Amino acid sequence: MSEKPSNKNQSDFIREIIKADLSSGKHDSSITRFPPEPNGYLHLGHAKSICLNFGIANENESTGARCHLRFDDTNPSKEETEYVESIKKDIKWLGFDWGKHLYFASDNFEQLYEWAVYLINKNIAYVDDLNADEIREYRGSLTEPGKDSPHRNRSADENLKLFTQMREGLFNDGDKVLRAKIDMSHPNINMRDPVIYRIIKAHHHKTGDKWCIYPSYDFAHGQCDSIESITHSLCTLEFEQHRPLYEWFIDKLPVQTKPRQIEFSKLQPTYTLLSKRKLIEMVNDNYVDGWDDPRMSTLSGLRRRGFPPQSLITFCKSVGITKFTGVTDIAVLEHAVREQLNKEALRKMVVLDPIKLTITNWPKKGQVEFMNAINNPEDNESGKRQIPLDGEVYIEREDFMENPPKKYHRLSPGNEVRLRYSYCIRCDEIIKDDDGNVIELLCSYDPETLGKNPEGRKVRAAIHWVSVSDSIGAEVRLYDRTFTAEDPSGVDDWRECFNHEALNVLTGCKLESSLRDASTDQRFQFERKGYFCLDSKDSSKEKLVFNRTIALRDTWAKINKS
RNA sequence: AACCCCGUGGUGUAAUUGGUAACACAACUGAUUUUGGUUCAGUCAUUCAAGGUUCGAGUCCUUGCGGGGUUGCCA
Repeated sequence: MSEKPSNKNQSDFIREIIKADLSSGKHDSSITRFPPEPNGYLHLGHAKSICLNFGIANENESTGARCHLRFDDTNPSKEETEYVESIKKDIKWLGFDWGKHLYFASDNFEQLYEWAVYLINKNIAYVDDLNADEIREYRGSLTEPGKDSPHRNRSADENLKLFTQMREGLFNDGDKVLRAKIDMSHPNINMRDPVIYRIIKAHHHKTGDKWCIYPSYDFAHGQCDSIESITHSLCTLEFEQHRPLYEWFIDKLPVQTKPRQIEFSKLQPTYTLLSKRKLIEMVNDNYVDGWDDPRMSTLSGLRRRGFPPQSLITFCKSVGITKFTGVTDIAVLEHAVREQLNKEALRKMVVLDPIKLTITNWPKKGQVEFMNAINNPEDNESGKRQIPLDGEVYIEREDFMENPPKKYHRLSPGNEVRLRYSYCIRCDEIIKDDDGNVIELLCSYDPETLGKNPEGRKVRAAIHWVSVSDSIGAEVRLYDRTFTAEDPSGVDDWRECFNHEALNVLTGCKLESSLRDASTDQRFQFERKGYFCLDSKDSSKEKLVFNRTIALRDTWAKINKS
């Protein structure tokens, strides 16, 4: 049905390197991997990495390229199965497929342990009794070299004995660690005898209680890459200074293939938070409804909000891959979403904030006339539908103004507008309640204006409407940007710039009745208002709930503001 | 301050690898429009700075300036 997402003819420095490696014969094909840690939900930033790694595999499919999904589960104290499942779901939703290549770093614990023993026997790894604070002290600082641990020169035999005892559980968390013996005065701090195994007596989601020692990221990642024959290990910039260590292990260990690590810059969209820690806080502190709240930058949140997966792929493509750490205007994403939705969304008429309008010269009360409405002007296949008009309708409260400003084209006393797909009407009278609020408009229609413009005068606006008799009620949730600061990560506490108006729940909305049969996989444009979808969690036959994915561009709002 | 990385319109990416600075978003004009949507046309940078190499430099060299990363038994 749909073809595999890939960015053919896209180029960036990583794709250039891979292309060169293929044409030089260094590799017959590329094998990449997406390596999430199962300790949280995937977000927009992960989408960039997914599009890169899986995209490269799809683009080079003819050479046998593939992309693995590998869960980096080396720290049992933070990881859970719930996250594994959500991560798989999100990748599939984006349209990517790891086939049979699903792996866990924990699959390799035995091999990694053997390699640790190998380093001990080579006398380039040792068990250290220093505690975490002492190790930090001994490491030195950015400007000063570190100094050797007093336990650095234990014999291989003693190290082996202690490491075995670590595995057997004879020590407590933090009592001992295994460290690589490299150089305590190395200018790169990662090379100052990094910890490669630590004791963590916690239940692991895959291996249960089999292990109480776990390899660190540095000791596990590159070796897992090698075990899986990964050719290009793509990661973000903060791992750049880990590369010498990555290569040190690959060099010292009897591994069969030598993967190459290449770093690229993280995605940093404006008005968006992508820090896993802060996203967890938003959930735990009940600022949002959960990981899939439509205000979240998680893929599950964006999905529930109504973002089409293709729009995220388009977005990632336009962002590109470089080593430059810049910010991406969230408007680029919003544009990709509108572009996609404009093509596929079915048009509907929905009045979000209704006010009643009666056509006083309608021939007979209750007489119904059907209007032809286009389902999607961007897609001829989508056809037309019939909408009843019977003289009593709801229109949008903001489409009427008693005292309109200069360039206001909509309804006002004595002024004429078109009811979309229907007749032109003129406002003759306003009915107000005791507090002076407008509660009803009395208008007259011109029977000569169906399908043609009136002669001798210009009607400048067409407004949407729903017949009172044809309307159904629903709750509509209006979403806006989640943060008020352009860079929420630069604010001391994200709570200070959390946009409390990012969710606006409207309850008395009036929808055209065809929306009764809406399904969760459909996307709609509520004409002149924005793109909407059914809320996958809270909507039911009895109580319809729609989410606004994104508003339509609104030139009038801009004019009005200035 | 030590080490590493990066500097091309307002923003993000391109530039056949030394040969006319291109694309997208944003913004602003204007046209079209029964969605103030869509669409269409137009405006908006001599590539951080200064030197150098060259017939020719965004691309190569030097120095300076600016931004980011790094001092977890996280990944």
